[in-house]
Amino acid sequence: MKSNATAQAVAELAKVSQSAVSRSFTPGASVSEDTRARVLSAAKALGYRPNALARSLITRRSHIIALVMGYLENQFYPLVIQELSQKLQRQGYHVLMFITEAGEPTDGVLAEILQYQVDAVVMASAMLSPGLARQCADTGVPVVMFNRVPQMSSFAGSSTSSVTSDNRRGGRMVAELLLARGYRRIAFLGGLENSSTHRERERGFNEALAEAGTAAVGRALGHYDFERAREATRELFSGADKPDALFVANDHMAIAAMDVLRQELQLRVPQDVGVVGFDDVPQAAWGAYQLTTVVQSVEQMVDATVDVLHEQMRDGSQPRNVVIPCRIVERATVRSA
Amino acid sequence: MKSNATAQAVAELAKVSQSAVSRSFTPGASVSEDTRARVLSAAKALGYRPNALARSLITRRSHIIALVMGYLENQFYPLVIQELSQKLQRQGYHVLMFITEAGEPTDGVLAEILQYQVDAVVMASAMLSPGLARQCADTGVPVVMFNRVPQMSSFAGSSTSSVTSDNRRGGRMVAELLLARGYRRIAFLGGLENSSTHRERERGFNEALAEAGTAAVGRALGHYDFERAREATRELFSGADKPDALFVANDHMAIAAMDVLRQELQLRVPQDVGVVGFDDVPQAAWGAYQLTTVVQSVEQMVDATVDVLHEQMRDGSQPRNVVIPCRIVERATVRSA
DNA sequence: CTGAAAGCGCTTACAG
DNA sequence: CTGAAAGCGCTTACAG
Repeated sequence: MKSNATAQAVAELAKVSQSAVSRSFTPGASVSEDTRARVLSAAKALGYRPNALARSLITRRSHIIALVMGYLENQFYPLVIQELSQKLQRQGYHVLMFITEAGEPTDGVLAEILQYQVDAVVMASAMLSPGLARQCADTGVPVVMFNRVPQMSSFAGSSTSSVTSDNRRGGRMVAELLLARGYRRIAFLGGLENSSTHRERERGFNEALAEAGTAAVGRALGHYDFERAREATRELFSGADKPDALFVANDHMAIAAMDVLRQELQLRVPQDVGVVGFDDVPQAAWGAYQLTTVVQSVEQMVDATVDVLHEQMRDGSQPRNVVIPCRIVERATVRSA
Repeated sequence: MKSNATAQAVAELAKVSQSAVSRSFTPGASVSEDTRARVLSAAKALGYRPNALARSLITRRSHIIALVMGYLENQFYPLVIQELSQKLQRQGYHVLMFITEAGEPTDGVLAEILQYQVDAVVMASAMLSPGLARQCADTGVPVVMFNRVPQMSSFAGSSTSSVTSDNRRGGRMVAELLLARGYRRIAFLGGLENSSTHRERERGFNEALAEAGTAAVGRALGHYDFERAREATRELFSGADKPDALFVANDHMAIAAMDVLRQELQLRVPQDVGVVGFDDVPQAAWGAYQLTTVVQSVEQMVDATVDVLHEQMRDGSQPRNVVIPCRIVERATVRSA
């Protein structure tokens, strides 16, 4: 049944050595046109394809990249899977998916990742503890954080790179836009306290507010979860001095917030309250939401990630932290000038 | 740098043979408690983990499952990735992602899949041509189609299983619901002509309509694409005799249709036109859409897939075609009784 | 350009 | 229970 032809079988049929078969499938190896042709035709006859596992054992490169993710509800991440796998595939690499259960990979999944001899790991929508990062570094497998940044101090000496957009700048831009459009009681609906995107976005936002001589009138956490973002919105609007605008740390939660605003609180967007998100997922453009948001280009971020990956895999050079510029796309959730 | 300890190194440290090391990491192998303990502690000291690639070479089981997908825009598929990887991980298997560029895997990607010696392949949101299916069968790797069914005739003799919901029954239920609620000019907004979900859903829908002595008043194709679904909606409403209800082949397109209905055509849902989708993706429940739809349980489908996978990997038994029941969840896009 | 040989890191009969 | 040995399917010096 399993008709897995081996290089040996091909060699016999083609009447050459097994080494010749191997060379015929190795780009740049020295084989004459003639033998390569004979080998290739024998291989085709037998349905032979080199065993990638055996090859990896020798070459010490599996051409497998581990992609670790915590949750895919936020459409941003599926897009990352798609872009990253496609780009990597075109270059002969493949993605081994790891979905963490609790948001943070355990020693267990890390061990498995390492057992599969992956050439590198990219962490997206999941955090790597300093201990695990160290373990990767010790094994020599480069890790790049996608859309998050390691806690600096504890990662000294590890080979953890990162690719993020300019979250701080994005946060600033949101505050400036909202202020310019006359909103005065602006609240922040964040994600998770220990998330670097959350922190940087809030920081830039608060800085710009402070420079304008004001401050946020409210703050609540949605934990990057749809339902909890709804609750956070109710919380923000439960007091006496209600916000007239919301900066939400990502689109996924911004949409949840809009649902509550319009349907439970009977508030009009953008007249009664302005809303700005972050990411620009496809849903942000849907007719019923038309969310004004900060654009993070998945494509640019993935391109940068792949560059860093190659660089790190090639020469294990110093870790890099790439920051991609972002911009606001105005749709219909902030009133016009 | 790469401190990849080998079994040999552990053996030396623990003063046992390399076989003993191997046995200590093989569940059920015969090793005394004493040597196993010595091995484990030596392994820990060296940071040793068995090389999964080398193991696979011998055991002929990689514990890798290939997951082939065409596009992830429709949120249904990310959920499948998540459920499937998690479930498989818990059982010691891992998912190697393959994203096809054109919707159909080429010989190229199939060859790569096979080179990695995957234990099985699941095809979701991508079709396998009969030729490729045959190739998998020849190699003895089981394939299961997820949410789609192979074209019967040409797959005779191949080991292609499938897991789908009862799409035909789902289509019937939609027609019956719409009719019961007084809609009389019902149109169908389909996906792709050669997609089995599209065909079965339309078939059940048409059958129920026919039994009620009526027929669809319109039909257009959205190609499972958001923008093209918008166009299809415009097309459906461009004639004189406009539909008063739409059965859309999936939620992703149903949402696109609702945007056009409400914002371009100024039609009210469900008063002027009823809308029913299929899948019950999370977005269907969003406040702005509240789509009445047919529920496909990702969890049940994934459970069934994993069962079939194990069955096929174990004894290469006859291919199976599992059909999961579905049901309608009523929200706000069909008027009430 | 070519083949024989060593070896990648393991598992698994085979004897003891 | 244990070790020596063969072997999984390849790549890659090494000679020729």
